[in-house]
Amino acid sequence: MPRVSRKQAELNREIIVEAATRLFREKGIHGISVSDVMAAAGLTHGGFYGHFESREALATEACQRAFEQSCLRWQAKVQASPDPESARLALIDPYLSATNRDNPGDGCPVAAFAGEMCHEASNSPLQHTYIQGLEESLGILSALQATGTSEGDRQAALAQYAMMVGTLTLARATRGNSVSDEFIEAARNLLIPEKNLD
Amino acid sequence: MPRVSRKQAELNREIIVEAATRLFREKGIHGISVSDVMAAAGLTHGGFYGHFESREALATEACQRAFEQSCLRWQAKVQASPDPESARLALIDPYLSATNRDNPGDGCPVAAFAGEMCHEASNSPLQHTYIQGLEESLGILSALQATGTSEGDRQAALAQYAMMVGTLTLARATRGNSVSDEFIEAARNLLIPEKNLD
DNA sequence: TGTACATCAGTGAACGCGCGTTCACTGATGTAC
DNA sequence: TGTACATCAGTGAACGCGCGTTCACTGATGTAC
Repeated sequence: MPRVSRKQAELNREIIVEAATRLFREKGIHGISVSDVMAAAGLTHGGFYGHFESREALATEACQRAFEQSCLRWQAKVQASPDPESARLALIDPYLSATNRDNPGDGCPVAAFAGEMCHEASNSPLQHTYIQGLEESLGILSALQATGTSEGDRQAALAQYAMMVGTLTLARATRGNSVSDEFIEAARNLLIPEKNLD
Repeated sequence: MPRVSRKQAELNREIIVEAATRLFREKGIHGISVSDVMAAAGLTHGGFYGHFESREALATEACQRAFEQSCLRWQAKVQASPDPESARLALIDPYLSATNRDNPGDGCPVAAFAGEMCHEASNSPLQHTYIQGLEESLGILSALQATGTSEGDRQAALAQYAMMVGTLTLARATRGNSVSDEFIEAARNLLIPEKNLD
């Protein structure tokens, strides 16, 4: 079925990016091949280079897309909350959950890509995209802190984010073992005030 | 130079494991080939299967070796400390440092392998080794807490470990950018009592 | 201790495989008249 | 609106490459006498 309409071609490009943004978070950027992504998009691998310059270009775009989705979702939650503290909880509570642990393809790109970024060349386009997305996420979380100073808010957000990413990463790394749930529980007890714990 | 002595052959095996335990932590288990490891050990790739059943067998053994070294170092620091709280600081203080961030090959295996364990099959030999090593590390950290109950100590250790791993991972992922140092600083301010901060 | 021979640790070429990437081809889409 | 032709999105075979793994070979080591 060659030569689809231009509109369909643009749509196909979108479908490829969407498949990549999910698969890369699920299996890791290096755990998924160009053929895997194209097959998930319902296409064959040959057409890939009509849409993207290289595999790495897709990785960068898919990473950026993941951050866009993630930040939009966070912003929606913030706007749906009556005050900053309940907004903060609306972000953290579902983050520290078995559901989030078990669905990385739809989850936080900061956590999903952190491990691979450690081995990515410093100042590469991919790392640049990652840091930019991380900063945007940090900005959202920082605005919900109540330390009184912007430096304090940023420090609090940095610490909370490290805790959230560390917990989610270790919970995923140990999944299938009881310690996985323990990590989530310990972090919830620390980051979520008692009156909000279920 | 074929057919070295049996003693030398055993030594060579040791050298291979040592090279692997360092390289796997530096570049990731999937970022290093059998040839890379053998070359780092001063050998050629062909001899590899005389020592190990498979690449994955080496990965498991190198992972275990990393935990042995890491836990021995932690235990030595604990025994060199006058009391549990200064022991806790003797573990955490160098952990949350630029030096530790910039030397993953010699650093904590929990952090180094966490990202790849997220994509490792649940209950695989490698994940089993990882969880066992993680539990041993957690045991050391847990014994230094002072919550009053063993459940409390474990929860505190789980939370601190998640914070340490999250901070180190994000600092490595963002290395080269100022936010990398900020993560370390924020975690230090939170986990190290003010009177101990330099 | 010395000699003759079997053993086997390491070498490097070779294997099949999957990867990222390229390309000739197809035939529906887009366009000029 | 209809026709003739150029365009080009997607296909699938093919490319070079590096990987994990195998294997015939080498020659020093280990051993039997």
